[in-house]
Amino acid sequence: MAGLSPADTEGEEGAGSPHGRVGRPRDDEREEAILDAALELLTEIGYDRMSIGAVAARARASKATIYRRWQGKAELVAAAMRRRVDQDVADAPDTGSLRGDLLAVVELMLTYMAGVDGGLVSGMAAAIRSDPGFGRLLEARLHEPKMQVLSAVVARAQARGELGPGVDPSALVEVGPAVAGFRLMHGRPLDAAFAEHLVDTILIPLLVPRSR
Amino acid sequence: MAGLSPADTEGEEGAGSPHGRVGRPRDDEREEAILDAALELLTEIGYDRMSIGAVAARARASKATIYRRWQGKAELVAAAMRRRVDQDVADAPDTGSLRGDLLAVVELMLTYMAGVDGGLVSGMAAAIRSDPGFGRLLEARLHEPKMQVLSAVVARAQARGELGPGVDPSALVEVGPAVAGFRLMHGRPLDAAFAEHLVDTILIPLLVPRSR
Amino acid sequence: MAGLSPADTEGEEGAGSPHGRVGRPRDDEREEAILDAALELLTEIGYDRMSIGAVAARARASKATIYRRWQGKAELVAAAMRRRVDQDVADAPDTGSLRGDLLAVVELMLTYMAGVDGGLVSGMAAAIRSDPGFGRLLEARLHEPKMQVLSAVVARAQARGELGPGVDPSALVEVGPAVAGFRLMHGRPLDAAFAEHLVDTILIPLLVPRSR
Amino acid sequence: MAGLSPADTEGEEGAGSPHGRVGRPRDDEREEAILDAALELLTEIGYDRMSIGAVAARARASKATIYRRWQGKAELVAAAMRRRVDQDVADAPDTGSLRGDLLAVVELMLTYMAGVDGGLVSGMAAAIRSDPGFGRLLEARLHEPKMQVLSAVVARAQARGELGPGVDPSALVEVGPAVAGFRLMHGRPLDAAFAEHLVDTILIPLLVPRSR
DNA sequence: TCGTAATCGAGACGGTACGTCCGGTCTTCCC
DNA sequence: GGGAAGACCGGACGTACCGTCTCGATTACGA
Repeated sequence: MAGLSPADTEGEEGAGSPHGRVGRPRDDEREEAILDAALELLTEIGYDRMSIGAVAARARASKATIYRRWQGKAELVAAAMRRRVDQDVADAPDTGSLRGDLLAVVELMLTYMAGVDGGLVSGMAAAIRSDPGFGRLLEARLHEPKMQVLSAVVARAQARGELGPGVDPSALVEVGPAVAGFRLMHGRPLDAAFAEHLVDTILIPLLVPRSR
Repeated sequence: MAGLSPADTEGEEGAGSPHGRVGRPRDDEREEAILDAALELLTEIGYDRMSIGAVAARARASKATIYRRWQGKAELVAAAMRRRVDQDVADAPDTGSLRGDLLAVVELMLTYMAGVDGGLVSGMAAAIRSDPGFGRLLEARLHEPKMQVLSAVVARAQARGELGPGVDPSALVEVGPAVAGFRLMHGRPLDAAFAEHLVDTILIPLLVPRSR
Repeated sequence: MAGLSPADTEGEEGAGSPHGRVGRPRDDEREEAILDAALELLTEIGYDRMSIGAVAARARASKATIYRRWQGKAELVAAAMRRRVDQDVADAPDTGSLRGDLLAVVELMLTYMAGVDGGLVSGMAAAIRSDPGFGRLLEARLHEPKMQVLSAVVARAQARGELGPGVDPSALVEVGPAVAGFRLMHGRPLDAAFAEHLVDTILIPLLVPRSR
Repeated sequence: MAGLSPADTEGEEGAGSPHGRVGRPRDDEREEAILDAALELLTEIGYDRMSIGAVAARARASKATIYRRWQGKAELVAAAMRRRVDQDVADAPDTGSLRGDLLAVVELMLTYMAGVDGGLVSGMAAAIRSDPGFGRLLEARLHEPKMQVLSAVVARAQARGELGPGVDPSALVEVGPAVAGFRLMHGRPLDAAFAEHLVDTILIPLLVPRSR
């Protein structure tokens, strides 16, 4: 597990540790300021052009303070992105139909992803490359809330009778973000037309029972 | 700044060209050697650790020769990847069933993508960021051959009676590579189990007629 | 109020100090090592073929450390030569006669200059060009010790009765190094024959009283 | 005239040479244009900052044409300076006294040298270093005309009875330019006061018979 | 209340890569 | 063949950044 900051590995630090807990403790406020600054620069100018020095300057911190906490640029970026990943889709409005619900969820997701496209994509790629566990973590963090939302959407559709029993929303979570992300990566816009296309041509066909 | 190569300013090549075609012409062989070297290094050590100097050394070129042609690292990498994009899926064996054909195609594609994962993913991200047109070009180049292959697969399935008329393979091309790419990006393997999952849970449901 | 930077608490600082002295101070030992390395390379291979990179490597320093202190090659060389200028003729043996004393001094000086001829001459020219004050400094630094030595020589000659009172040794200092330097610059050797020629034909005639 | 261009070293080029004199002959006008351009740049920006490319551009020549004639930058500069050396002191007015004649000659020489100081000094040093024979040649070329002028001055002084027979003007030629050049090199001006100082304190004492 | 041991901002340090420029050579087309 | 134009390799230039270090100045905690 490479990308963990020393603080993460401390765990229980019983009183029997070699020389107790002495000295000035770390200032958690610095950590937040640094990660905020990193995230800002990442979106503004992208991974390559972002320098540790610039992060330090923006956070009014010193480079040493950054390197005391993270191994390097990739780890810093990974940590910064982890913070951003936690706030996500969250709420799923009930629009009265499966298609309406899906459209709402998809549009929420697309809005979120479109805001990301600046420099975060390259930062993501780099962070994943430097920290193999980060990719899985990222997926897990993103996967679960989406599963909850879509499970609710599916349950409501089943209650309405739009869907039969035994429908698994996991394929939606696997396919939706992938297709949108790929499209974003290829420089095409994530607009309302694409949302409709995604819902009608891909997501709904994956849900409805097949006449076989 | 002088970053503009003469070629960039040429525009119309009529008799009225500013200063005629004089001097030693550029050596196309150098260009190829440089792009080959860049591609090799990209796969070996990845985008970040690849240096222009190393590319120049491997191609037995000088850095000036590289900078005469491309603005910087990202543009060089974009050019290098453009060359690689041309060879792709190519052939689609007739296995006697839709599922067999799709599995064959998917496994071919996954093999190809898995070979890419080394450093090319990060290079891809950087190249796309630096060259907005590159994303679309990449998609177009990759899209068409896959469409041809899958159109043939679908046509054979229709001839067999496995599929009805009016089935559009374009959704397959949109979904398959995206899901595989996303999975690769998240650090999970593109193995045979995933190929089966992709075909059975996602691709075939998208093709079969639905009881709407 | 945790976040106060040291600067906030400074209050009145000496009127001249631009911004308090913070951060790691420069390491004077590096400066010496760099100047020594520069001087070595200068004598070995001359100004043109000496590169900043080579100086850095020999001093086990980084180029940045050099450029942090000096504007460029010429300034570095000027600084390096300033150090060398301080050790000079030093001692003047009493040989019992004016001619003997002058010969001794001249031969000492010629030996020193001949050791210089390698690359220092070109370095000198470049340093003077880049740093107009350096020329005057150089002259001043070289002038004074020679004046002291030759004043002593003249005083001894006066005590012996070889010279009358009121003889000024400054012309010797003005003429001797100039003639030797010019000869060196023209590629002719500074040998014992030249030393005798210089003393007998030029220096002594400048000292002895004229029968006018 | 007899400029020692590379052409001079070709020797007799009889009809028996391997494949005769074929092709377009060299254009002497190019040579002059190149040397003029080199001299201009040398005085304007000095040896180090002068580039062969800039010389070629100013002479509307190609770098190949330069390298066809001279080995490299130092040789080019040496050749350029050789041309400038040929016009020199030239005429020696008869002012009616030894001191007046010397002052006139010295002031002429100083005017000439002061015009040189720009970049030619460093060029001189470099040229001498690269071409050991150049130093001697330079000295010889400069020596002879000065000897002629000063011999005439001395002869006139002898005719007037200001000097006795057997006075050798060679020391003047050895000392005068050296002292002036050294002073110039040290950044001090070659003004009228210095001319008087040089004549009265150094040159005349070297000429007048001494009471030995 | 003090000393100790850590943290903090600042910035010098050794390295490495950057992108530019120059020295010399070679190639293409025109004379 | 000479000449202008300019691409080519090699290598130095001066800049920027990385990750480490050394300062002096703050903090907490433990003696």
